[in-house]
Amino acid sequence: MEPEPTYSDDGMQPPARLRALTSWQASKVSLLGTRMTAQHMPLTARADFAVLAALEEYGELSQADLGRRLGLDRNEISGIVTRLHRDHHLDRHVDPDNRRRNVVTLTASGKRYLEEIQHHTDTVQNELLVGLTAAERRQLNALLTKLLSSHKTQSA
Amino acid sequence: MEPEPTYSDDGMQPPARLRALTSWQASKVSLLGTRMTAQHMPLTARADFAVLAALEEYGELSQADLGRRLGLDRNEISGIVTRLHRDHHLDRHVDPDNRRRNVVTLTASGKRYLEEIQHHTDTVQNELLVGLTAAERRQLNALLTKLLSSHKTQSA
DNA sequence: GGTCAACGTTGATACTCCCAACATAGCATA
DNA sequence: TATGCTATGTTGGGAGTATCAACGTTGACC
Repeated sequence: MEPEPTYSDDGMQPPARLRALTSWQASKVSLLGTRMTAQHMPLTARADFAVLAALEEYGELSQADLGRRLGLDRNEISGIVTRLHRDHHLDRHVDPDNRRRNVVTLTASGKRYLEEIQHHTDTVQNELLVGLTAAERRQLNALLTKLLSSHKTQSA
Repeated sequence: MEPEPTYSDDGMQPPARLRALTSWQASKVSLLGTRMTAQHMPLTARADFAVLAALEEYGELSQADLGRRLGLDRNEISGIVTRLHRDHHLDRHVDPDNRRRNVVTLTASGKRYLEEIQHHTDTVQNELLVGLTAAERRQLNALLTKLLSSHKTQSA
């Protein structure tokens, strides 16, 4: 049922100048992940996941440390933490040793929420990598890790 | 000159749950590319680059075809084409064979603009991949290409 | 001729990132 | 002690991108 002329989908490739660009490829992969994620959970759950995962792995953290760990701006952390605190997924209290800091800790509810998001995340990850073998997935992860680590030292 | 306690930067890693996620890695690589790009040109030049590259490789295209080639929404293409046309980087005329379509073609000015952006883009690409060997860069490109091609067929 | 689909445009909404303030709080040195 | 600099958390504005919905125009199919 195509009233309009259809072109061969094989030829529907992006231009070579874009296919050669790592940053363009990365943005498209990221977008695919975003679209798949949106089908399983609200998009804000991705930011929640990052904060909850950091707290679960490293224990209590200040909001500034959370931002440095995750590469997110302070104002983003502020919003995410406020939302998670409202839903009782974490505790927030002023550090008595440094009263500028808000020390944030995971609650039992937050841990449950984290594992729930983890489950959906695993689904998305498998769907995203469906075309790659296990060895290729490891290679891809290693290469991206190496690329990112070569830039991690200089940006907050 | 650090009045505050400093933590070892080696330990400043994102949580393992994020490091394992391809979509998170991809978004961070994309963000790095965006930041580097912003230091060489206005960010809108990235969208311009995509449209100009498609026209240069495939010749005249309708706006809808441009959107399908580049994975961009029609309204985005509309804005980009309007901007490029305003700056005389492309011609836009109604297709006489199908008067719904706007056929877009590259001008000499547009070709020059494309090559100018290409130059900055090469710089960013090299800076982004500075930590990888030539073989690793080829591997990474091949893996991302394979990942993307396994999803290309089903989304516009 | 009527129905449906494609096209281009405009608008609204959401998410992310960046930058700039601001008030509070701690450190460092004079 | 007093001054200045930095860190922290919060709030707000702005830009770029993506999604969805409408609308009028145009073409194809029945």
